[in-house]
Amino acid sequence: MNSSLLSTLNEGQRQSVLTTEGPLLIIAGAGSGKTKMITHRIAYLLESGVQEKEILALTFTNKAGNEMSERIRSLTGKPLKDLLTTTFHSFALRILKKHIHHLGFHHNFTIYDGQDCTAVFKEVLREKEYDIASFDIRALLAVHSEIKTSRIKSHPLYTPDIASLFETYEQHMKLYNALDFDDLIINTLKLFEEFPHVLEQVRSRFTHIMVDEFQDTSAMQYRLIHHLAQEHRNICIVGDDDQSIYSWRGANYQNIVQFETDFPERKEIFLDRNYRSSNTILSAANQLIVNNSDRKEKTLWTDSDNGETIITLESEDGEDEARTIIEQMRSVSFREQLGWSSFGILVRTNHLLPTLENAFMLEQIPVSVTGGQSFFERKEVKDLIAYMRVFVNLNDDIALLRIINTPRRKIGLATLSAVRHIKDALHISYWEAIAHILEHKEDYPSSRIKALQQFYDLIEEYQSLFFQGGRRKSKVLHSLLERIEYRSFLLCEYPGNENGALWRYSSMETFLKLFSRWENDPENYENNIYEYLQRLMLQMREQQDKEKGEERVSLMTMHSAKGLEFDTVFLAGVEDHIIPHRRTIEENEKALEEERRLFYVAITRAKKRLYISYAKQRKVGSDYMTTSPSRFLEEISADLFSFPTEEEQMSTDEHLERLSSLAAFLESKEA
DNA sequence: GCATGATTGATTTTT
DNA sequence: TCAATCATGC
Repeated sequence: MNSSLLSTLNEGQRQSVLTTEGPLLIIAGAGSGKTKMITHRIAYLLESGVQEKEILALTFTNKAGNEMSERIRSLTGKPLKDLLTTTFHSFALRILKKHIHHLGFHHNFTIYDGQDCTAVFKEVLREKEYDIASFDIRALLAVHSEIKTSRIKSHPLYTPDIASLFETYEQHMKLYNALDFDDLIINTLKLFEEFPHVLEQVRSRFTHIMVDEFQDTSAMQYRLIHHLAQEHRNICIVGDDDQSIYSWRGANYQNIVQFETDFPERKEIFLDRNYRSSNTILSAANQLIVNNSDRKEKTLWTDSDNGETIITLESEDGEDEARTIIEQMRSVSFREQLGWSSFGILVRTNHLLPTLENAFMLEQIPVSVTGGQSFFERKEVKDLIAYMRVFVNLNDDIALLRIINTPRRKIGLATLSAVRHIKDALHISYWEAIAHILEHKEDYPSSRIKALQQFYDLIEEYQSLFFQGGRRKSKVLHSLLERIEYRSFLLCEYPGNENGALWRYSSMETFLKLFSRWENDPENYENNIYEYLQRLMLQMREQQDKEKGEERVSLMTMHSAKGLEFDTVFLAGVEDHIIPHRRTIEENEKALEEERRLFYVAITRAKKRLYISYAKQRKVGSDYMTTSPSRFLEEISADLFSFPTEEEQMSTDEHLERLSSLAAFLESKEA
């Protein structure tokens, strides 16, 4: 590395880069130049003679991993084909593909996402003749996840009855040759702990390990890297306990404490200088986060000017909020000559996204939405993926259930329950049960046989075409779509909305284009269709590459904004019961602290301007609910705020008072 | 009896 | 916006 590159780093960053041997703990506050430090550190490792393939850099999302290797590539000017920057789950996938046969799975396993797992559990309930509606399936799956990853030992919801249901659930998963996200980590750990030669093989390859976003790793993920690093001890973890926002998913920032115990000889570096935000924004963030009790004490500082005050926007309801934000954004964009990509809008929950997105579309402002429903989660795209999944694994019951009557082919509830009956009795998959029925035609009405036979033949025919298709599988899928007349099916499904149906069809075509691009990329010639599907399942929710060239406003959840920054940030829906979310208010102080960290993350995304917006009422289902501004706003001193009208300077208290008197007035008017 | 169409209800955050 | 439940038509 030439010295001019090193000289762009501050002292903490430089120490982080130069400390290449032995354990290293870096606490990197928001906006402290963390990514720059990490990329420089890896470039420096390479320059010091460490081989590409000996470095393992674990990131939080696949996208972050790709960006990181891209940046290191441009820093070093090398292709870096063997440098592994990846997520824990993708890393686990690589190991399982090679070694999972030790655990009784086939290497072509299917990965199930949350939706698939819900469907599996519903199948179990159905099989055992429970009333599905009386179960809170999401909650039960969450508890089961906590149990099986040893985060808890017991739970009031996890009665012996429920536990036995989940035993059946796991049996089904095995029958389907399917793994959920937890299984990826659990099974890799199992391999490491029960098959020493597997661990040895992986351990000897990676001599230098880095973990980014360490505050959001789970205890099991930590064990994974602990196994890899405990011998050579060249492990560098980078995190910020104040930005831990995934504890509900098993993230455990106590891992930092565990690391300190496991690696007592570690060096520690604090990056506490913030380069991102104005002094005003940083002060607000600092004032907010000191209210958390459970944290490493630290205060970020900056050389920046105060800059502009934080502006609060008050609207009547969600739609009015969208209009207000657009109005403000237009005026800032015009005044400061900023392109649309300088703006980010962050919300707490996914369902706040569509209202905003629609308003932007109406105003013809280009917007790119992350989170919420991703492209790959669109119903019709999932249908097409389900066909692929069935071709690849006929025992994938969940995918088969999805397409068995899509498009409609007269296999309804009654026919399905006949199949189910056979399946449950013989402990086989749906596909095998259908085959069984077709071998005993005489026991069933001919109409039923006809529908099932047509489906069976269709799948068999296209499955063999699919595998004969070589690298032209996308063509086979295209002809499948024509054969099953998916287009006219969509037109029937959305009567009177021809454009909507065609739009949906076009997203299938887009998917096919993406898939065909993958097939024809020489880089993937070694990868087979199984790997494509496995990777796809891990990347479903991630933002696909935006078309270059066009400036877009970014619209996303606060969670997916982690690691990003914008010149101007709008926080929308900053109301009590949204942030902090009502579920967390009911829970406990710890949950509330996580909400506060989330709000902290949101605030610290802003460089120059921060707008905080709330509405007086919000639509819940079909009617409106009166709301009040987030309690977190009271933790930030009023002199950092101003209001767009600026007719009068109000403190937050006065503002709240005015709000409630207005609400009372409106109520009396309605009465 | 069975598939399909219409209505209703409810939604934290994601690898 | 999506899925589960209830009503309708073949």
